[in-house]
Amino acid sequence: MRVSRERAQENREQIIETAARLLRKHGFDGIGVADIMKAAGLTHGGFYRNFASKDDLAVKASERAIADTKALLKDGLAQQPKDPLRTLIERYVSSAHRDDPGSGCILPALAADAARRDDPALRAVFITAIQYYLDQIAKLSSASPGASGSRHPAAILSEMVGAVILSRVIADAPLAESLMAAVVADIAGPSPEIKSAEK
Amino acid sequence: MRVSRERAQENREQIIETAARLLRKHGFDGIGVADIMKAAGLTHGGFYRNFASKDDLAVKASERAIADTKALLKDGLAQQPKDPLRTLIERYVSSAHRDDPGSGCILPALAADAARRDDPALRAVFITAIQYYLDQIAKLSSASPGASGSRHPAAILSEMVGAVILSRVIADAPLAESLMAAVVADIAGPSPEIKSAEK
DNA sequence: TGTACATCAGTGAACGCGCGTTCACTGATGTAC
DNA sequence: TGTACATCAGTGAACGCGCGTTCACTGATGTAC
Repeated sequence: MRVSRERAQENREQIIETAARLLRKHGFDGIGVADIMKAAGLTHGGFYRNFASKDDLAVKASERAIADTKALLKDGLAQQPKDPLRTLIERYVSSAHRDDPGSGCILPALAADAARRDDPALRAVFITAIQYYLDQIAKLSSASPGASGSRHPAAILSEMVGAVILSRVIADAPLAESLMAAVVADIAGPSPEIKSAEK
Repeated sequence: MRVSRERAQENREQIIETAARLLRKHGFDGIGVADIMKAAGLTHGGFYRNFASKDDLAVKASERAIADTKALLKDGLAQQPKDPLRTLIERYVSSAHRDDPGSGCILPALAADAARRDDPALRAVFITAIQYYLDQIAKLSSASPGASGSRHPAAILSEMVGAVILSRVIADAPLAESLMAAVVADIAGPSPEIKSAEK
């Protein structure tokens, strides 16, 4: 059952994309090679023609997840050109992000898992992601009229990542909503609606 | 090889204490029942006389981890009575905590793992831990002269937890040190030494 | 207090299952002429 | 352009291992008299 080179490349991309989603959702140890292949529409036997090991796929899937997130962030900011830091925070610290780790940021989804692995290649991917966010936050907060212009990007990123992780373990309890609201207000200042109501 | 009731109780405590350490270090899926029992000085066969399942142990070990952390925090604050919020932050966001998850807070160590499990008992333990920290931060920040008196406790906790997770995945790169320093300064204000040097 | 016996904490082997990985095989694709 | 053959992407069965869990057994402990 040989397949055209073009199709083979599509299959490979499909595996990586599927893995990027399922690994973020279930964790590195929470989903198996066979299940990933099945979700990608293939059988597990062909896996090792594409990847050296599951760990190898984990690295490539993490890179893909970051690339997807960058694209998503870019689109999101383009749609809401003013107060971009607020836009970022409101999208990042949200129940939508909390409830869909599979298509969210890798940092709350997998950083704790990655920290336990002795895999320099994987760590490097995460460090790249952190650097990217720090750069973005630095740019956006200097361009934003909000309250966090003077805060260090590392403080803001830590707060964002921590808020998503905590809201996920709290799940749908009201505590999660109030926690997220507090964090959004803390970073971006009171919402514009409230602000204007105060005037 | 029966053992006295007293000794049996000690063994049970030893299993829980060992599990609390190893689960925080390796994650819920990163360490097995046999290894935990071995580290506790027992064989794995006797495990199910003490616990209904590995998940059951995970709940009890998480509770123990929280109790240990509370005691540690209490002692730490008692030794440094002034500016207790700074004391908390400096101990929490530190390379010592980063490098020793086994005896640290369960939130950065296991919250992401717990969020993936469909185990209400386990989630409840984590929610209790979060509530505890929020209460403590509220108390300490109102008693502190630092810069974060007006910030919501949820914002401060998110930032603390996120900072430890990120510093762990960065590991020993300089980026981890600067991230932690930025977070400590963000929450507790510039360090007193720097402050006094400015005068 | 001493003796006989029942209890049961812990042992070590075993079970069943799922996982990462390997491999012989298939048959459509790509290439050489 | 057409034909013959080599290639190789994907298949499905199998392997080996580790894991959570079970179980028959041991022998010191706890209890009944």
